[in-house]
Amino acid sequence: MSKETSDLLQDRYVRHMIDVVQREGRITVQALAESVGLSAPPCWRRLRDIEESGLIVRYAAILDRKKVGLHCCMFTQVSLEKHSENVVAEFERAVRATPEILECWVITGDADYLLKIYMPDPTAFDRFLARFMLKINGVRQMKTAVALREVKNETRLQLPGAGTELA
Amino acid sequence: MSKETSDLLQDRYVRHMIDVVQREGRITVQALAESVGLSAPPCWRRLRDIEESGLIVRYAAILDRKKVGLHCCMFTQVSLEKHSENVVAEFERAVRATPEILECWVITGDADYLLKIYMPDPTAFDRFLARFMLKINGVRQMKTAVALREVKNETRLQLPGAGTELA
DNA sequence: ACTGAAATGGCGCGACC
DNA sequence: GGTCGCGCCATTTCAGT
Repeated sequence: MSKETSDLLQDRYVRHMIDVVQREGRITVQALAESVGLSAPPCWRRLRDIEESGLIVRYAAILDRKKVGLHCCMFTQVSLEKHSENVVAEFERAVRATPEILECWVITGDADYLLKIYMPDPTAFDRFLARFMLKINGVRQMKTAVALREVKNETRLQLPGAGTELA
Repeated sequence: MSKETSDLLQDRYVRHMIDVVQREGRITVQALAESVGLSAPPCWRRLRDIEESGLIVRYAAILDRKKVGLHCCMFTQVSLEKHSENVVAEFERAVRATPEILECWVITGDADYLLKIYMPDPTAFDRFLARFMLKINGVRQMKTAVALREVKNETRLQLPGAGTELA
């Protein structure tokens, strides 16, 4: 039986380790142990427990999107025609199968969904939309905001009780 | 002198490796080599080149946000009073210094910025906004959409020329 | 120039205190 | 939680293509 995340998060070493591996996912256990002030074995055991608990979903290499040619980020709000089981299921299946769509959230407000989409350029986005609309039934309306600049784009989460830097 | 990313991306092994490390950031060089059909040394050299080129910005452990107590995702659109150098700089500095704000983009449309914010719960968001507004000058308006459900949340980028799954 | 075999030194992982 | 040790892995060297 694997440990509960709530138990794990009581441990100050665990909290520190999580902080480090969020920034340096490929750090060695030895270096991680040293940076939190432990010897390697207890550090390794904690990392194993953290992984088994599902707190760490996966490790990922984070790419420079511009260096792979994805210069354009779009936020598209989507409204569906009707919210029948089928329309919703088909739309979400298509979203999940489309790698250009990085995020999709059901949101409050005028639209049903908010999508974050990466594209090489606006022309590609135009072609993408045409293709996506063809494939998907039941999309009533789409409204897109173009990202002009990336101010911040993080994956690191703040652990509860750590306090914000806003003092 | 390190290699250019455009040169690296010509190599089919490199492209395959990038695909793998985006999903398994902590994979061993040996396993990576095997999965792309190389022996360890050339695979290791490629990984080194990819890292030196800046194509991989960092490696990150991706956490389950709900397991660390961040149950709530908000998308807040922010408009500033005036777009003077100072107001913009101060706002963006505050955004960058605030770990609850994961993303911040300058966007087209009615608002100036779109923020993605993780919070433990709506009450915490209310307190957060009050605190953030106090600290920051020049915010004219904020409009928040609450995320009701997470359909997709990826970090993996599609390499150009790979073709979408939308066939 | 780039590959893979071999060598070596360091690290992950487990046993034990 | 730390010490020890085995075996695997990262990294270098080198010879072959």
